[in-house]
Amino acid sequence: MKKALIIEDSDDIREGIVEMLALAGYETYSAKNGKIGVELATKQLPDIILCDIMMPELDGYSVLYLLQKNALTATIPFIFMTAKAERADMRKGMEMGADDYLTKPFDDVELFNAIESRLKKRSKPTGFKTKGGDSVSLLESMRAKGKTRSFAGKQIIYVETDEPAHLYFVKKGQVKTYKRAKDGRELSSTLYKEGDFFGYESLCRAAAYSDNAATLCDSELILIAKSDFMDDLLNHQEIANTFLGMLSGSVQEKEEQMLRLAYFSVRKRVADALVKVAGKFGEPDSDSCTLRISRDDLAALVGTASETVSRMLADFKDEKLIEKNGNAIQILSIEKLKNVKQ
Amino acid sequence: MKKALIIEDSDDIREGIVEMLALAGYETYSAKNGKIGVELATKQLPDIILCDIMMPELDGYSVLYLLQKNALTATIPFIFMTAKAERADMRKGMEMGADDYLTKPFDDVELFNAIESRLKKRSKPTGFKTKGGDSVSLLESMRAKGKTRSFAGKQIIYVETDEPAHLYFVKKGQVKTYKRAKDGRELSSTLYKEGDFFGYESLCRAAAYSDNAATLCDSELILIAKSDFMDDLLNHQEIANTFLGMLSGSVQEKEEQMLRLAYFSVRKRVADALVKVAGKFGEPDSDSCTLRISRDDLAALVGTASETVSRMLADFKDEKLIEKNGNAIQILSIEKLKNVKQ
DNA sequence: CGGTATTTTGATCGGGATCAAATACGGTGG
DNA sequence: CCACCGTATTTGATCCCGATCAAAATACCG
Repeated sequence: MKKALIIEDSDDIREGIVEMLALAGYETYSAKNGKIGVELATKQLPDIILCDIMMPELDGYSVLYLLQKNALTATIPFIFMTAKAERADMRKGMEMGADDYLTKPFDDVELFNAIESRLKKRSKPTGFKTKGGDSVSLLESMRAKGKTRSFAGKQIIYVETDEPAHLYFVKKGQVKTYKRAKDGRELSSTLYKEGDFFGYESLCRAAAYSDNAATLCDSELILIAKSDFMDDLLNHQEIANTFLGMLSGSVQEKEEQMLRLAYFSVRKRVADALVKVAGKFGEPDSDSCTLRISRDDLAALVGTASETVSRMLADFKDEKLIEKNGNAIQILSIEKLKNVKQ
Repeated sequence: MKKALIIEDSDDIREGIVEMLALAGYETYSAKNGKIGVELATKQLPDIILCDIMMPELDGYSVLYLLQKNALTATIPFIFMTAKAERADMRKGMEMGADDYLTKPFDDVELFNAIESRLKKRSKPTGFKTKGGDSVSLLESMRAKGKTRSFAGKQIIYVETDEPAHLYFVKKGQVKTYKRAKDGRELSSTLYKEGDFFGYESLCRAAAYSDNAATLCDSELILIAKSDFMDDLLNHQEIANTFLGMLSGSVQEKEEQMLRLAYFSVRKRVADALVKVAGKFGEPDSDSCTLRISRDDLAALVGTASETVSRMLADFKDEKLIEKNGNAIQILSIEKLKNVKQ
């Protein structure tokens, strides 16, 4: 149920509005002067505020000013209602940041419509979407603003301690992000393919990169300037939500990988890595598919030595889970790989 | 530089406004009918739109309608400018979702103020803050809406597959989140203390919990209803930014932990865990402090067996890095612990 | 077809898990 | 305040997975 706050000194008018809104299904709060109004607004954080201008104690302009200073109440839609029909008064109200201005006398329908249209303007999607849906229009905007660049395979896109300047979008190709230990061993954190964004963690933290990114094969990336991304993120709730969803998904994935690294055998982890790569880069077809990936890249994904990966692949081949065509790996049964025990 | 789009069929008026805005430092785009206006708005995504109502090709109401259907243009401030001074026309414009309504004739100052006040209303903080600053008012709001609950030590707060119903805030005490492997071994992902939020990853993903949470000692938590949190997240850019910052910080931390788990010795990981716990729960005082933490909890943090933790602690004791008072661990030199080699 | 990079296989070694037993701790009740 | 008991911690002994170094085999590319 939506909360509405009415600040109005005339008892008749105030009670009339309260009654009307209660009938329309609002939870109503009312104040007979500005001082009480500001207190109620701060405490109740209503969804909309209707406010008279000329009042004892504190006038409407002051109420609006005070509410805008407070971050919690600054974004609540604020509608002035007043007999001051003069143009200058209305302009002053709007210039101070009111969202609408109703001149008395107004009828119930006008008031109701004014409230509904301000609430509608602020209503937002209720869930998060990580894929599809709105990402089409998002992508549209990003593509418009970004510039496309081609990268060869195994080319480095950014390295730790670089200052982030772009958000990246994979237009074509494959990209990995990875961290490097002091002794040079690498651990891949995530794989990205056509249609994925990457590089946003560091942008959101406003800090230097904490990982490296490189292409796995020839790729085309769209680079979106940091400032453009920040603008979108700050002005479009939809985009902020999309990235919130992506970030929290990423957190969960990494937690699972941590558990695997801590307690699962290399055998299980190699099997999981194959399943993951197949799901990411393989055609979403039947139970089998062919992967072209170097043993080093696989080892970085698993967090082990490349020799060990070789041995595991040999085992899997003996067990007829995979087949080898040259250096490419052909998965014979994803299901059986998924069922490898820890 | 801010972009402004003027949609107006009268050449005189349009050029007058363009000139004024250009002088005021705006990048201006102009359209002489609604059709061109919508195209320009979609392509340029201006920061503000001024639009006449009566125009050939497509009238102002239709322009507003079309722009509101498109997610990318829906949030751009939209100001009607028209000679239609009649009340009903103005109400129609506002009810459709316009942000302001200027009736001709208006002077430059009025127009300029109207634009500036709409831009100001939408301007947002430009960086992310993970700590302090605005979190005071945030916490204020959360505390107001949430309910406080007491938990004994080692009590479970939520478990995997529970449906998230709350955001949690630690008012007093210590909390850990952890994942459990099939064979029962646990891996702690994060420790939380007084002043930390937790449980937001799952809320942001709108999915079941993927980890467990339990208290380490007697604690008081504030439970904020999921709906209240979502409301705030969707309506306050500031709050969305705070959680974006927290999530991306969390991603980075987990990546580092992954690298440690994959390639660092248990010795190094135990040392790191001690440093981490000291930093989190110890007084932020000198080089030494005393920790009360069970070997099982430490082992879960490191991702190893508790016996191994015991052995490492014995080693550290021999090396005079720590001391033991009963079951409590007294760190003698955090610096030396930090310098343990991988 | 040759040369180089990648992958596989072999042999060895050590870190850390595991199971079992001993010891220490902390709380309880007399 | 002390003895006692259940739990937590430490120590001991053993074993195996996976790292490492070296060398052979194979794939890939011009």
